[in-house]
Amino acid sequence: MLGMGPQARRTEQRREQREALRERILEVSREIVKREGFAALSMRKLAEAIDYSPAALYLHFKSRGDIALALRREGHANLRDAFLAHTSIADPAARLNAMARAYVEFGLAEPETYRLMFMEPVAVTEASADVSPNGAGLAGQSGAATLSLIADAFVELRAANRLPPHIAPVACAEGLWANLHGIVALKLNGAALPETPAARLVELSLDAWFAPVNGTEPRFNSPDRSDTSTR
Amino acid sequence: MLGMGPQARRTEQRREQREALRERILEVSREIVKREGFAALSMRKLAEAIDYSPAALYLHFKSRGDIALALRREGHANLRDAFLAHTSIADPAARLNAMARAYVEFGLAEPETYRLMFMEPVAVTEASADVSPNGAGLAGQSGAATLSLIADAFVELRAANRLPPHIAPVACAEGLWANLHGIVALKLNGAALPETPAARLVELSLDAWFAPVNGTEPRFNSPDRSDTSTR
DNA sequence: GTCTATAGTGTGATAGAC
DNA sequence: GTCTATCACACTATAGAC
Repeated sequence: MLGMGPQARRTEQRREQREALRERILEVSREIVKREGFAALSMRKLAEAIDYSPAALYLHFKSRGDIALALRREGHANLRDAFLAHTSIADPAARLNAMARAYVEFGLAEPETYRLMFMEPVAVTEASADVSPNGAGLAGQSGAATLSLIADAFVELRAANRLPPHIAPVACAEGLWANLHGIVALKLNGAALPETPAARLVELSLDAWFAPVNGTEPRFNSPDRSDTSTR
Repeated sequence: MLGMGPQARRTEQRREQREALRERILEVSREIVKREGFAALSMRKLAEAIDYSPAALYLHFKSRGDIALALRREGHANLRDAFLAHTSIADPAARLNAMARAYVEFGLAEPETYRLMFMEPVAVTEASADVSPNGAGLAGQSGAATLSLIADAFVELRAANRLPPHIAPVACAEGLWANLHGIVALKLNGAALPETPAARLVELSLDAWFAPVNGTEPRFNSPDRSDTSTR
């Protein structure tokens, strides 16, 4: 970078400023969404928070939905990181247990981000989709990438003959995911599931999905397995 | 009604007209929501559809959220009816199977109504809540009423010693509900679960939750049990 | 080239004339 | 009971100042 002329240096500075502003926009957006939810993220409020005019935002993001997409991507990356923290667990069933707990923890820890990622109709993001026809698929791909980590574990289970051969591992992964998502989603909607705490529901679900895999007895009860932070 | 004076008759007519208009508003709203989703239900569009001014709507509903609440109640009543159609099944496990399938069918058949009922943040309805402090709980009560039908079956299972005694039936009910809700919710959000069809996920989940209850072998597979319309 | 200011259209909700 | 007119706010898109 030393042999760079003044002209190039100037454009380089510009690029950096541009990116700094974009990051700043995302930063404020992230905070607003985390606190008040995506519905409360208006371009005016956002512009005022970063001390620019509303129109300035559109130089960095095509639309409000485009900001949503960026935040979604961030969320998926964070969730994926939470999963990757457990990939070192050798036993696939134990790994799935850890990941499942991590998933629910993630959702309950950042409800509004989770809602934006998984509970908002796709149309919210749609507006930002490039002219390219696969614009809508991108958000889905992020989810699919983290899902594959779960599916991998089921593939291992099957390879170890701990899963019936006639069952698709990916179906198991999606089934478990749907189960976990249901727990988080109902919890997030307030009065829906007042009785049972989420951690207990996760225990029950994991028992239900893994009793035969573990091959052991403690079905519908796992007081000894629940020593994790999910409690 | 024969001994009614002209005065009373007139107010009676008024009341009927009032109710007819309210029903008409709900009718059109129901249709719009069913076709385009609640987000597409604007007071202006609605007013034009019933040939009244927007302000007229506020004589019958306190707010847009109040209409949402009414539609939610309708939906919960319909779901409950779908459940009640299976209460005659004597075996609690079989009954739960039928209800579970009915639940997912309901959600997939009317996605937008389901979304309004279970996937919309409570705030949407909140605006209409009476001054009474339990306003927010009402929508939840409808859900709780149908949930109790599921819980009842688990109570029966337990009474028949087909459920471990240390497990709360209501927790099971909520766990199963969360599982089913997850399946529907992920399916409704489009690209989320492209691989496995919903019916297969329901099969897997029911297997997972009921394998020990049924006490039989066909765990993680039930090709013989899937002859229902859910397929 | 970058951003401000503004125009134009939409929304929910309300006040006041009739 | 119904309407017109209006408020306050959201969004997009763009003309024109710097």
